[in-house]
Amino acid sequence: MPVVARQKTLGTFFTMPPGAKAPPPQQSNLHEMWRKRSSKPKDASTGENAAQDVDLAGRTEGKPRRRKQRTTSSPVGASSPPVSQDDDRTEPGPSTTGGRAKRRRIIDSDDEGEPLPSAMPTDEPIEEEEEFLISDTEEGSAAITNAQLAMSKTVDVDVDGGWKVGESIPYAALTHVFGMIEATSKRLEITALLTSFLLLVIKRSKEGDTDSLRQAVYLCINRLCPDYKGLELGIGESLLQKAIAESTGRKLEAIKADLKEVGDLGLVAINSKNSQRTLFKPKPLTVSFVFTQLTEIAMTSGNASQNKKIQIVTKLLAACKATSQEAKYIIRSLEGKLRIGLAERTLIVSLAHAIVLSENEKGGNKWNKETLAQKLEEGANIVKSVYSELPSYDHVIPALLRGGIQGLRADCKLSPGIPLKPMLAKPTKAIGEVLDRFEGKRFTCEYKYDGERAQVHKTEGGELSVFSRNSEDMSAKYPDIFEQLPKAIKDGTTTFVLDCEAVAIDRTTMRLLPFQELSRRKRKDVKVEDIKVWVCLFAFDLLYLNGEPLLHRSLVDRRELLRKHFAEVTGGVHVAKASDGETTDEIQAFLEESVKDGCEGLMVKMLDTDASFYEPSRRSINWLKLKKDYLNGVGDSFDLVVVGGYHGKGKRTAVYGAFLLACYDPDKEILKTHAETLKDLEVAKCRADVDTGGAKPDVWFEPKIVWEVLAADLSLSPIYSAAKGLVEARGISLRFPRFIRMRDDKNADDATGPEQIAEMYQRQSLANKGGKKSKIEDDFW
DNA sequence: CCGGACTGCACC
DNA sequence: GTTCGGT
DNA sequence: ACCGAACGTGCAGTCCGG
Ligand SMILES: Nc1ncnc2c1ncn2[C@@H]1O[C@H](COP(=O)(O)O)[C@@H](O)[C@H]1O
Repeated sequence: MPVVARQKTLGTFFTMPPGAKAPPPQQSNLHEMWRKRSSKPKDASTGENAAQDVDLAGRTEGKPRRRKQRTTSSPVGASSPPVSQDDDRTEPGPSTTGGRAKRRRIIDSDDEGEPLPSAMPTDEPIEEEEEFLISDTEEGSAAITNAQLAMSKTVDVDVDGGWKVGESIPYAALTHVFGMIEATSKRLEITALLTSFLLLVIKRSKEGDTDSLRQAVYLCINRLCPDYKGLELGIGESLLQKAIAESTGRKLEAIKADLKEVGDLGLVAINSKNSQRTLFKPKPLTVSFVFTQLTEIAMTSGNASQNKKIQIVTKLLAACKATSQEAKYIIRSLEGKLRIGLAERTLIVSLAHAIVLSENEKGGNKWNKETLAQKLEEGANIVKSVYSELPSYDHVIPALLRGGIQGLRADCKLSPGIPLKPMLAKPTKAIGEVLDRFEGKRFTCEYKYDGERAQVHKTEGGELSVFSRNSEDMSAKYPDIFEQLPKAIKDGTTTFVLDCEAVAIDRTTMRLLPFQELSRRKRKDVKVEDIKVWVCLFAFDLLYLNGEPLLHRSLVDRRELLRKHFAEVTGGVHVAKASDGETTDEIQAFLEESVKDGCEGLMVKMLDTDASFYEPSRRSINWLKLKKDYLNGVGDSFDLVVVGGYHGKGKRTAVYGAFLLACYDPDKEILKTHAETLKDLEVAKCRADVDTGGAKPDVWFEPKIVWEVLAADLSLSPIYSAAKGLVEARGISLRFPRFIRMRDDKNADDATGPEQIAEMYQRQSLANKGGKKSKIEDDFW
């Protein structure tokens, strides 16, 4: 069926102005200028960074903070490439060992006590090979080869003699493995380490015990349950600082200072540990206990809940062995970032490998090398695939322990009511790139709507749910969807899973609204009668229908089923606008049309063959996205002055993590920034103090360096003040800013001015309002 | 009891 | 959402 | 090609002072 749209009445779908999109987005990153200690700037290549925006005035004072690196900021680098620091050793700090030790473990002290074989205490870099033992060393050499790693040869990961079958897993055993994982950046090695640990867990679990493995797995990926259940810790950096202060008897201020220096609360916890240690030996922590306590923290809410949470954390910290890294990982788990270079994807592979290896052992290790290698790979693929269809360890782990890899598929299937992993898209720099990749294949281009992903399910019981891109249950946010969708469900359509984009719409003009409008909607307990900004659903895929998964059907088929089983509800539910045109000109024209209609660009998808199946696990990125700002020299770019900097965290400790950029207002002879920060206030109020608030960068710079920055869009911001008053009371900020290059040839007063920014904002806004309205074709379906 | 500050969670 | 660095 | 880690804002829950 023709997808083409024809004009129709109300349809304007296009949206609106884009104007604003989200808040100033995040900035991207930047790069920092150099690292600290190095006397020599190694420089590197490009850096990048991002921009935020900023404020006004020209006055900038720089704060003296860390002079160390700051020195640099300037010019030097400038002239040369911006530097990225890469050296890895960029270590942070001063003396501290700060940031994560990268390649080799620097681990320090804390670990020393451990009986690890290799243990050497000092900071000496340790070669990895010495760090652990290969248990079955057959090859003469002790070195771990990639081939061995790829096969997940097991490695000795026990500490303190390990634990016995049926006993609870010591938490120290887990954190010991975390430490080993953190000490390397080699993926194969990480996989092997984790596999070895999980295999131990499996072998030492009693028959029928699925909790041990399940809890260990959850702690490894730092979660408590599937995301759609919505259980959250409700604790973060600040509460943790209080807890650390409380448990060590140190002052909150001291903790904060350490954090700034070291960039990682986990390390702060470990380093501050001794001051107040009680003498009696606490009972050692177990994986199960830690998991239970974390869950407890997550479940406490309401009055005085923060104190209760802090108490639990304090209790956990007190139970950590002083010589271990337990405290570090307890804290990082609570912060939600383990930062050991291990995340879900790697865990899935390790889990699959551990299961396969345990099956092999049960069978008497009969598989030869080749067979084993092949079973490992196949196992990983099966687990990945099954997990992507039913992303719940609560289901998958018991099933694996029960029926092994072979039984998994039958046991765990896509089922409405439980979100599946979404297909993702990869950026494309030119239309030519799209053609290259899809050469000779049939493909389609669809509008890339600017809203939020909405995976809509209808279960057998008739219940509707909406899940986000990250599998969170958003049902409470969209009563409007529940009101409209039933009208779109044709007779005979019982159960289904739709993949859609939910976009804000103005129901009187039928125009699509910018993402920013959607993001400002209420999120919880929304009642239809209170809704001011309505949502329109644009369906682009159908993953399940009437009891049958469609994941292994071609996109053409799925799309046809979608059109056949659903009907359009004007302004409420539509199918994504598509064009199957395949020439550069057609694509180019459709891209422009999409932008005019208020979309971000296009999504390009293969139509036939198994390459068009909905299998997020096969290739994490299967679709292509084409946006104007990706195209060379096409997006809106700005030349802005760097006026402020924010200290980076984690890996970026000791370097700037973000920058505040300003545009230049010649009339006022001052820099008007995108951000209204302190400075802005200061000016208004005279030079009062600076501590107002959050928008304040950690450091101010002399306005001198100019960077060219590219943005996807402009948005209105309550914080930043660039071009404030020219378009609206709010200032304008950039969406998805990224550093393009240094403009050595420009001075602060050559920077982009507020009127230019205001003009661009108007232009983008107009683009959508203007034209004819696009319409929604009803008979399309 | 109210409103602001502060923090965490969710998304692009 | 974008980008980078490491494998 | 993949994975993990940096990066930012707006709503909502809790705390806290008036
Ligand atoms: N027609 C479409 N097909 C697929 N995704 C779309 C479409 N329109 C909008 N999107 C959104 O675009 C997102 C992918 O783009 P990005 O997040 O930039 O990689 C998806 O998560 C969807 O929410």
